[in-house]
Amino acid sequence: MKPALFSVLCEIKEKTVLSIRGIQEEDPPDAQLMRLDNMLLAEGVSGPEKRGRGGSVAVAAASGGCPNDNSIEHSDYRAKLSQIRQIYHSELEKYEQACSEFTTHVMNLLREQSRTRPISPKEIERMVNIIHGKFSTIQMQLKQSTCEAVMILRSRFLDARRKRRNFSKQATEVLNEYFYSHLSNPYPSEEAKEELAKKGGITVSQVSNWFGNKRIRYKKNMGKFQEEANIYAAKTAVDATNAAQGNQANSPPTPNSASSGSFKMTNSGDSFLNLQSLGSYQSSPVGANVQPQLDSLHHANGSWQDAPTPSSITSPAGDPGSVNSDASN
DNA sequence: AAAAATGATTCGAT
DNA sequence: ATCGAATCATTTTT
Repeated sequence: MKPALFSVLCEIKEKTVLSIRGIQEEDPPDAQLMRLDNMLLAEGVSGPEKRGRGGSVAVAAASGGCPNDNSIEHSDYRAKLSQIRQIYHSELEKYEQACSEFTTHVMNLLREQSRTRPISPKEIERMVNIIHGKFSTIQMQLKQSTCEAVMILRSRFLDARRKRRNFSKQATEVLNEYFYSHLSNPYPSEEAKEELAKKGGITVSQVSNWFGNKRIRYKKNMGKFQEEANIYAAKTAVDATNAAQGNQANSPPTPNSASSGSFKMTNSGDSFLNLQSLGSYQSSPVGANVQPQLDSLHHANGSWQDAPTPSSITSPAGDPGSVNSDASN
């Protein structure tokens, strides 16, 4: 639904720039007009009037039953949408009326002329077609601008980037735990993602996003993440040692979070290096010269990240020019 | 206020 | 479909 909208908008934008300036020389207006109509219908703009409690939920019920019913957020959106719809309908009605009025006017004119010269019905029909064509291009423009308005509204309200919230402590805790205890292969399976999502109180796609971001940002400069890595390595190291000690009916010393992992932390090659980094963590709390965990990487498989830049921890990161031109707002 | 951190989206490649 | 990369828009930190 979103991609369709987007592509439609792009075409609209391109075409409006071209067509509004010049004379309407659209070769196939049918195809695009159909798409516009479809979109307006899909957005509930041109659909059935929402007389009373209609229950038209064509827009929001997309994402597979998201339990998060932000109805308050949506009410604003729907208010604006219905505003757009009202304008659209009133304009449309005006155009229709004007069209018919103009048509009858021209008909009258033709009738008047028919006294002085013969007028064939074919000619009349041609005239009417021309008039209708003119007005339909106007309608088309109305639909275009309505579509644009809807798109802007959508991006204003429905873009999740605009209402971003940081994850809870618990969520980042869980995610980081998994990430750093699977540093050699931080690609959780679907099941693992579900588990993490459940534990952190976030959605699976949020977990996926987090891992995507984390992977690339960790790789980008590992120096920044060393502290974090050591902390979480230490955290899991406690678990690992507890588990490694085997049959000791000891109570877990740190009741941080239920470590009843359904992951495979039984004998992964990661656990040994956790102890290693734990040592360095103990000796130097604030990472003065903590070596990146290269050993683990090229020990395990080194499939993700090839050149981890072993030397300089500090990375000034030469910033290329970021020319950002924001025109539309 | 500027910079860093962070979550989400988009795009191309595979 | 999924990942990496670049980017966006917001939040948090400085």
